[in-house]
Amino acid sequence: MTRMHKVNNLSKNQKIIFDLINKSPEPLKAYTILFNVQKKGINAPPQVYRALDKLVEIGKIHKIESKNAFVACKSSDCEISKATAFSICESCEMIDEISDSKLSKYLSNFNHKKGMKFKRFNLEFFGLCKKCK
Amino acid sequence: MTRMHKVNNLSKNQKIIFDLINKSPEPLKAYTILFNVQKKGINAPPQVYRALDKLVEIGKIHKIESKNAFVACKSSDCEISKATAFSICESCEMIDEISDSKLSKYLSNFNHKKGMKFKRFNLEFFGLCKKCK
DNA sequence: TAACGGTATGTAATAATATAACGTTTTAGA
DNA sequence: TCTAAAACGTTATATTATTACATACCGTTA
Ligand SMILES: [Zn+2]
Ligand SMILES: [Zn+2]
Ligand SMILES: [Zn+2]
Ligand SMILES: [Zn+2]
Repeated sequence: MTRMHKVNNLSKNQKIIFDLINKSPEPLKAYTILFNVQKKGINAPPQVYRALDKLVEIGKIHKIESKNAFVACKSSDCEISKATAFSICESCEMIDEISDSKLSKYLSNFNHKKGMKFKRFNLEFFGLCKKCK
Repeated sequence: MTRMHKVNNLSKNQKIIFDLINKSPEPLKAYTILFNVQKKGINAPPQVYRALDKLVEIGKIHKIESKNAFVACKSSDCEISKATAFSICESCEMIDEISDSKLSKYLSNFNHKKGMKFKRFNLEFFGLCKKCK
């Protein structure tokens, strides 16, 4: 079998899957990804989920929890996914990553009364986008 | 078949499922709920999911998106689930609904630069609870 | 009271999402 | 070159959620 090396710190499967997500205008679901990479030799769910897990871990993509879908990170300062916020249109499903340093700071400094120290948060806003309004 | 009436505006199945969630100290998953209500004549997934959908819609319960699990609403002013926030312990999975009017106000008034008007948000904080710290 | 429409129910089948388990290969360093 | 960690390939299975359709109930109002 042919030799493979990492590009940009991503392994072969990670890169294939990241590229697909990164060039998609909309969030992609795991099985949509699977169907789209089968021509590249990725045949089974675990291959997709492993790459997704890793890409989420290193902050190259984010999971939209309410949709079970994945988007590429657009904000360069988001290497670790510890403070994520998204706006989601309930009509056209358009999703936009919110990078607002004030919001991020406000939430990162938020302390729960019950003595819990937060390491990470995820915020999802829902509404109608400009087009759908 | 026997007569059934609504109690507290909840239908029979809705009440059975709400009571189970409400008395649970931890978030419950749909199939855990299903297994626990089979003795009460609820036999199939759609019966559970329909009740869950309705209970979420009227704000009696909330879905923890990152866990696919459901908790009863603890804050009385949360009739419609349009502004939800939770703290989630990554070790023991304990989940706590955050009712903080300042936080809620701050986020409800947050406006996206790209002209989107938000109707609803969900915020999930992750960390270690007092016990697990 | 009878008819109507909206809501809820029961049931079977299936779709969609995600993980377990196991062996092999590749990679990055010591 | 040796080794351990990471990544890979594959099969099977677990978990979460929906479709589809027929039936029953409930409140309103003709
Ligand atoms: Zn990001
Ligand atoms: Zn839209
Ligand atoms: Zn609530
Ligand atoms: Zn804990």
